[in-house]
Amino acid sequence: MAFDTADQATADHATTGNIAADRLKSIVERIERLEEERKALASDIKDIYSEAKSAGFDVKVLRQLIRMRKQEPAEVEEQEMLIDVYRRALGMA
Amino acid sequence: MAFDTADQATADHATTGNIAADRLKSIVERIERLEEERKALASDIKDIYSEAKSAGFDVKVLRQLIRMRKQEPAEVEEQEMLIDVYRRALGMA
Amino acid sequence: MAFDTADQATADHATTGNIAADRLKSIVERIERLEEERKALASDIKDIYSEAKSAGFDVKVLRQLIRMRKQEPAEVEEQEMLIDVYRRALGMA
Amino acid sequence: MAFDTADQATADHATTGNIAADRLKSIVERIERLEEERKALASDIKDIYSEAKSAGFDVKVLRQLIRMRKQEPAEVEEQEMLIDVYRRALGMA
DNA sequence: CAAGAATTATGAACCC
DNA sequence: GGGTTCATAATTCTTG
Repeated sequence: MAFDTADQATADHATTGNIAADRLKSIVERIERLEEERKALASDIKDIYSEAKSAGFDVKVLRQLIRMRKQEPAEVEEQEMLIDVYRRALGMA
Repeated sequence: MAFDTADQATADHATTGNIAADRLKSIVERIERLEEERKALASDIKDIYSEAKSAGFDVKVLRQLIRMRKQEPAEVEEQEMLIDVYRRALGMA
Repeated sequence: MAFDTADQATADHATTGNIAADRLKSIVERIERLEEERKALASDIKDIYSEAKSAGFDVKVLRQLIRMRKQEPAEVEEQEMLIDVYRRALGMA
Repeated sequence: MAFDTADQATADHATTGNIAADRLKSIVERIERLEEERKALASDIKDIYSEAKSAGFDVKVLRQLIRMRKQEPAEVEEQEMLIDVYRRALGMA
């Protein structure tokens, strides 16, 4: 460590420094590992969308559908109603 | 179009419709399952950041650190690609 | 809610509705106008890239060059920020 | 220039080099200028969305509306129909 | 037209 | 809790 000479360093300083460095290393490694897994899952999801496309489904619509399923039905209803209101306000059929 | 909506559909159409509907269900369910897992991982990552914060680390720095570790290989690659393509653009290979 | 849809609305409601509808129209029209201009600019940029290609330049290199000219200041800034925040994280200021 | 010694260089090489360099410079500058303008417009658009939000409009719905106005009505119809079909296939009301 | 990059939009997190 | 920045998702555009 840069600020400790061998004989002047207290046990405490050395220990604290090492502990912090080890802790940091552990944190970074765990996060990076989980991010790898996340990335793998994202890739799997992408593959399924490709499969869906090949099977003739409209991917854009599929995404919208899945987004809707995450929302409360009331929320979906509310948004659809609002779109409608705005459309009429602009004279869009 | 992936499936049929007419209720007067012939047996063939209906069958096709069912097959497509089953396929769609399968696709949606698999995607939703993977997204759940993704969400769980995101939550785990968040927990580690919280832990890091409690341990006295600066979360913003940590994030940037991890981002930079990710980018470094990409940047090296990018530079090499650029040099390569410059050569070609200048007719040096 | 921004405006009213009931056709039995009182004069007040109706007025509010009209005002809101006019406001909405104004907003939408202004946004669409600006988006048109944006699109025109994008088209102009595309033309210049075509011209560059015709003149024998490698468009991919060109794009990367321009990207890098944009990023450089941001990167410098980012580095400075990181150093700064590291200092704080390490209790050096 | 790296590959020309002063006395061996032909006038042609030098000229070609200058012309190319000037041309490149012109191209880069024009593109960067147009991109600046584009950026300014993007900022203006953002401001209008802010204004809309302050006026009580739902920005997300507003964006969707503007997206729809860019499409052909038939296309909009088609997508809405498709969503509906998928929803029913999944038993979503 | 399919793959991949780049832009844009949405959603989450943090600070005030 | 509101608003602003940051991170992720999604669409659009480009290129092979």
